[in-house]
Amino acid sequence: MEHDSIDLAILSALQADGRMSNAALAERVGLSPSACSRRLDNLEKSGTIRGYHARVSNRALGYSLTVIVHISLSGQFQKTLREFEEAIKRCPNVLVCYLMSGEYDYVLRVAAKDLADYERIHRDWLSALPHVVKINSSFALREIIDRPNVGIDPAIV
Amino acid sequence: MEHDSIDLAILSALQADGRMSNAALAERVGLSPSACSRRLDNLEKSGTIRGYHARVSNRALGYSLTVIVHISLSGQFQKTLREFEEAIKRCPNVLVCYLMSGEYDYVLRVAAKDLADYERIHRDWLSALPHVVKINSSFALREIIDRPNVGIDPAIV
DNA sequence: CGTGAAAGGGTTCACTC
DNA sequence: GAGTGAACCCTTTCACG
Repeated sequence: MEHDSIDLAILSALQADGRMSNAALAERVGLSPSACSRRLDNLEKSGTIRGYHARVSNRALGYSLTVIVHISLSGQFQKTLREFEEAIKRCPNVLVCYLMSGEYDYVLRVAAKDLADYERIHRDWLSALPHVVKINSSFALREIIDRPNVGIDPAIV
Repeated sequence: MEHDSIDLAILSALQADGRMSNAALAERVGLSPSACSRRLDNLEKSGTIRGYHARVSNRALGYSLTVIVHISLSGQFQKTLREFEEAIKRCPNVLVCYLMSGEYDYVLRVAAKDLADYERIHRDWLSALPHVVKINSSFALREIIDRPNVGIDPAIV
């Protein structure tokens, strides 16, 4: 799907404030409410907008530990990967998981309340995942950047 | 701040649907609209809810490449870290950046349109960051999980 | 894509328990 | 803290130009 500068302006505005009303959005991007609503519909239906979410502070919920985990599996057969992926999706503490090229097979970002909590997650979840042969944990000391999307160039907005 | 089960239910609902109206939310968690609105106010003011955002598909905007980058600096002096961090915050393609314990100093998640785009980012941004002595790029083959927050246990909701 | 109007809901009080 | 009721404002969604 192609996006013109008005679409990008809509996306940018909704990225900044996901609860903005259609009327406010329309005014912001210089469109009538009806036209804006039609564009928004398209952006949602085409999958460009994947959803709207409150951003909850992990820290406020007690999750102050971020761990980057590298995992290797015993082989890269389709079946092996599939079984591993189905299992890991069930762990609520795994925020991000990517299948990677290179030395390790998967990179995870895990949220834990504290070290004891991470030990539990490591024992009950990560170690229990099928086909795992190597787990490497690195702890985050500080969060420098955490944004959900590539910033849309304000110049076009 | 303490959170009871109703607070958690509110957070969970708003995490799933950030555009839910206060009226719908109130019904969902079994509260009157006014009581629900008061709680929501507190959650926002206390920083438990950090904001509401549309989740835009990076892929739909042309960012189909995810790269995990490990970076080492020449020393870990306060000044070195600070200068590096200030510089990296200006790169719009860096979605996530953590200061880490262990072998590497920083872990980044970078979004690029394609390999050529990543080469540009690597050359113009990453290599140009101050104090960098080692850059290690790994490319994501597939996204398995990508959620913004720890799932709130549906049992309490 | 814009306009206009109708219809329906949502938010926010003050007040009460 | 929570519920009720009502006023007011706003939003969405048409059909039409």
